[in-house]
Amino acid sequence: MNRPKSHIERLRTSGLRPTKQRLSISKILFDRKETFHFTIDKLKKITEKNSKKNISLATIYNTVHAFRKRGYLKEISLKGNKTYFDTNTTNHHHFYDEDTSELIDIKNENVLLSNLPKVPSGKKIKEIDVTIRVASNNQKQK
Amino acid sequence: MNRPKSHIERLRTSGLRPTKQRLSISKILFDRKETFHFTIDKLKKITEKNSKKNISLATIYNTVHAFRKRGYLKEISLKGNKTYFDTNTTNHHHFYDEDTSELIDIKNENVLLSNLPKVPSGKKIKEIDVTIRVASNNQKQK
DNA sequence: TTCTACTTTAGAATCATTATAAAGTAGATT
DNA sequence: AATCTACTTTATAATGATTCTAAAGTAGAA
Repeated sequence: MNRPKSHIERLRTSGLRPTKQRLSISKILFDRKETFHFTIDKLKKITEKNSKKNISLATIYNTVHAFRKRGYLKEISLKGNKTYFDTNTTNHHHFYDEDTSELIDIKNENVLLSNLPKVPSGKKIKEIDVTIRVASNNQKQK
Repeated sequence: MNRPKSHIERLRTSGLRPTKQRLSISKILFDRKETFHFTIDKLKKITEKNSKKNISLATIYNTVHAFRKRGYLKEISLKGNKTYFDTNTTNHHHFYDEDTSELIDIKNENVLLSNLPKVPSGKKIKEIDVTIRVASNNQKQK
């Protein structure tokens, strides 16, 4: 039975002191029922709405990357320049909606991969990413 | 029987006049037996070795994107900030070697996907990207 | 309360990519 | 072959995301 981690515990285990700014970020990210997909930009905007005194961009980057290194966040592979993060750190995959730029989780067991070729010699599989890009039909190409 | 496209033909159909610079880029990309995976940076370096007079970065970007829009190149989804392109435009997938930053093609028929969930309503699948990240065991994390 | 190492922050630096506008060129027309 | 015009190339500036820096601030142990 996994008790949910406290924000302080999550920060400590990420090698970070629990400061006001970091607690605020941790709450935004993890006090949720649903998986949260976000870009740094989106997270910044939320912090701005959350309080009068802004958290600097540098602190947001630092905190998010400390969580990622510790495995509390997953970075997502996507075409283009934006980096996405995901609070769902289990093995799973994504729909990427090109119309809205939103990600939707796909459970791991809803993608069966078979017939995979052998990996290059001396190498081990670190992760398999499956991204299913979807869009409406009436869609202009970039 | 598909006759290989001439460089001039490829440029014309991409809406580009065949200039010295563009022909040079087209030759680097398509006069190959094997699939070519590259970043803009890598392509720039090759053009620099190929001749004394350099091709400007802007021309390289423009030409590559014209080829991509026309479907002669495929853009590849990867974690991180670098954008990769691929001269193999058929449906296929990739190993990504984290040690060397190299891509290796996986034939489409070597990845069988099943049990896929239904796509969000009103949306159509545009593409499925499968990336298998591999590395040696003794691997430091970023 | 003090002290020190860790933090926050604004702004600078960096890196990839795109935009700009002046000088050059392809190729159709004379 | 000379001319003309739209398309190109190029250096450089602009942009956007991310990382770095160094000065001012703070957590938490002593």
